[in-house]
Amino acid sequence: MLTIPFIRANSEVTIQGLTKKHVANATEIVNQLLSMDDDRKALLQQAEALLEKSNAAAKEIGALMQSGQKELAEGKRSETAALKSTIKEREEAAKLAEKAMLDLLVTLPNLPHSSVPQGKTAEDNEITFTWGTIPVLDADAQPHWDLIKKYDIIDFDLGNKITGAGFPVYKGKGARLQRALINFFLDEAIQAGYYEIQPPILINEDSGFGTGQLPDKEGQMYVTKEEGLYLIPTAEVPITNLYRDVIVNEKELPIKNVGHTPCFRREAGSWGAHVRGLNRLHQFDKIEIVQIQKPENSYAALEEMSQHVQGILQKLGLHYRVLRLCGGDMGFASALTYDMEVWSGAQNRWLEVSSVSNFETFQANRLKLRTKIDGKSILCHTLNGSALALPRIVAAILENNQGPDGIKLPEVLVPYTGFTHIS
RNA sequence: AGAGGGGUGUCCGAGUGGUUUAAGGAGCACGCUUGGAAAGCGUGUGUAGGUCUCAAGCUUACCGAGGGUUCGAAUCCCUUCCCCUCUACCA
Repeated sequence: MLTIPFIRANSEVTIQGLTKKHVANATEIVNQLLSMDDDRKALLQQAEALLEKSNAAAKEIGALMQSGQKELAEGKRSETAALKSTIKEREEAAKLAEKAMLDLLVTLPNLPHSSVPQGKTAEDNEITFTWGTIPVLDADAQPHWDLIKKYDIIDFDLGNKITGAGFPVYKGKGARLQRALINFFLDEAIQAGYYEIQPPILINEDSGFGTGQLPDKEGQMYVTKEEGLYLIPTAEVPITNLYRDVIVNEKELPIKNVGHTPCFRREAGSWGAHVRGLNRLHQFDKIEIVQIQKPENSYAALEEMSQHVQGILQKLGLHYRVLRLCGGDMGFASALTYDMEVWSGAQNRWLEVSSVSNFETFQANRLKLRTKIDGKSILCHTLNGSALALPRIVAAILENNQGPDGIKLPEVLVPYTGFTHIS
């Protein structure tokens, strides 16, 4: 969430930023927001002036009662009783004005960093780096949805039976490969200085608000009926919300956390080849890295996180590229996002496997996550990234490494799997 | 899940309707004292909003959260969350 003082001091920058993110009528919205804030302040001042009067009167009555001057006290009492309804009315009006302003404010996305390219769709993203080469496969190379059947390692039919579409069952070497990847990714993160967290995978409404899933994006999350708890779409939500309503000691920054969780996404919508097999699931596993940084260090941290993810992809030997997302393709809360895409040999297309973002103060403002520098409390910067999401990595490994003697696993995974081939 | 007891500042802890402007203690910071330290003494010590060019000052709210009663609520009432003890259940 943007802050009103920022918008007030930088209204032109705000309008430009919102426009880059394709918010319609940015100018009108900013003006409306500022005038709503003026209303709020005016009502608040009225209410507080009356409150001050009434507080003073109450104190006087107290003193009169103590010294036994009952009649004077009675007189005062009826006087200030009359104030009550006006105070209540003004307070309510101020509260309503604040709510109206906040309701509008929370709908605004974060402003993009100056390096974010103009553009509307994925076509407009900027390719900043490419590593490796397209793997050379036999003419009869199969897509992963055929390979998983051939080797009987991931079963969608069983998932359909016990749950529904998009909930695969991993079996045998498929299950062991999952476990190997999870441990490998966690170990890599720990080696890079991250602290491991195992959070709950159900979260409450306040947490959903803190990282920006709520309001508005409820539809993308599963909810429990009785308690109204949400199944997390990513470990970013619980791990970042650990720091909700916290003033972090400056000495503790940066904070670097990593966690593995299952992730749940309703993703109601499209069908077809692009969402076939492991390409898009309702439940999948992901290792997420989260950083909390001082503002001046957050962009260096973003680069570091990007390098971390790339290092893993290189160890796995996967041909990948890095995209700098354009204004229209970026997430709601992000100021700058890099997507990592790996080449899928049999589908002949790029698959997004990681997204690393700097949210600057956007989440921190919602979370009330601050630190104190020189006695002043300021909002921290939050960042996160997938390091990495499993299903599409599995898809790429299966497709790119297939051969006559089965699927050859990357060397780096063998200590984790205990086998070299899936055959 | 049932019965009972709790939730107060950085921490401990007092406080059952009005000098509580949240006592007292500890911690922390600064100063005095000292050869230096400890002790001692003194001062300060939260968050958010408003007013203000800035600061100071003034002011409003905050005693788990939300609402209510009252001229006045940490204190009384209602709802809710969390913790502890016992019982039940369970991995």
